[in-house]
Amino acid sequence: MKISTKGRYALEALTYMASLEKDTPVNIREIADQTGIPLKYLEQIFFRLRKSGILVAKRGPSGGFLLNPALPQITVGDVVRAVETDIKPVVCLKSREHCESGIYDTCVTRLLWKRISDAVESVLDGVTLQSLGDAYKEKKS
Amino acid sequence: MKISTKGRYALEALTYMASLEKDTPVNIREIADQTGIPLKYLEQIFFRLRKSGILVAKRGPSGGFLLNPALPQITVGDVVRAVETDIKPVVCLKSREHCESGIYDTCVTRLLWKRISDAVESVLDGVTLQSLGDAYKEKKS
DNA sequence: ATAATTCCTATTGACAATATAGGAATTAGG
DNA sequence: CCTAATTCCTATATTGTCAATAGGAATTAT
Repeated sequence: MKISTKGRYALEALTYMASLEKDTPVNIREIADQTGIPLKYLEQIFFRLRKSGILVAKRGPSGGFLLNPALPQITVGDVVRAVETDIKPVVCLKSREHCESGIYDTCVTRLLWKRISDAVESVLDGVTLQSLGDAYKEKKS
Repeated sequence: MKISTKGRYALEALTYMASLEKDTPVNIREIADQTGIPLKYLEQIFFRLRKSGILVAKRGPSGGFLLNPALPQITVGDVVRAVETDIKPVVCLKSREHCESGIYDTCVTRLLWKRISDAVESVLDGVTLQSLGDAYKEKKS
């Protein structure tokens, strides 16, 4: 029951960005240095975050990334879903076809996994990046 | 964010056992056959479940395993904790020493993981094997 | 033009989860 | 007592996914 480093890294990097409250692009190298996340790995993560619309990129000198200003209410759930390949605790929650045992209709444990999955997503969806960034600023000051 | 097969297998096997409501030992081979879990793998899982007191074993011919009759209220949380090596979504929830980043005190994302972990465990601890066994019996009839 | 940056994919490396194997210990029943 | 059935326990192999590295293409400010 582990959160992948992709999810952790994404959130730590974005929390840092949110705390800056900048409206000009932030250099990814600066973020990597400040957070200790491997640069090239962070590039991959930001690539996904941009494709999913959470980040906006600007290339070339003095380029960088910016939290999408059109989406002021990005949640942790948005972020984790963008970078994590599988957010469900068991594959059979994705669809009937993913059930590996052929007893989909009489499976009682799946209902339990569903409750867990719902509980997790409800926490994830209830926290915004903004609030994390604010808390981070608060703690550093 | 995956539940390991150890956790799933353990729960499926025990649900099956609970549904039988037997007070004589159940052969592990029967359970493996009925659930499709690899026999030798299930042996390992049951080994842990016995060590943690959830199961009672009887060796020799007509031996087998029995849900510990002294513990009528075993929860899913008990089971998962017995077989899963790591139930926490990030290691830094275990103790300060497990923090990998050296910013334990100002880490804001850890508080989020904590909320998720608590939400998960609260579901796990709120469901008994008995209730799963009953639901299973119900569905099969 | 050049240098700084993001973009994108491929590949490698490391590690934990999964599964298999084999024999030791125990015990019921003849 | 002997045998066969079972759990007990540890070691090892296998697999798969995650994590990380690498390298060059595309873009753009100066």
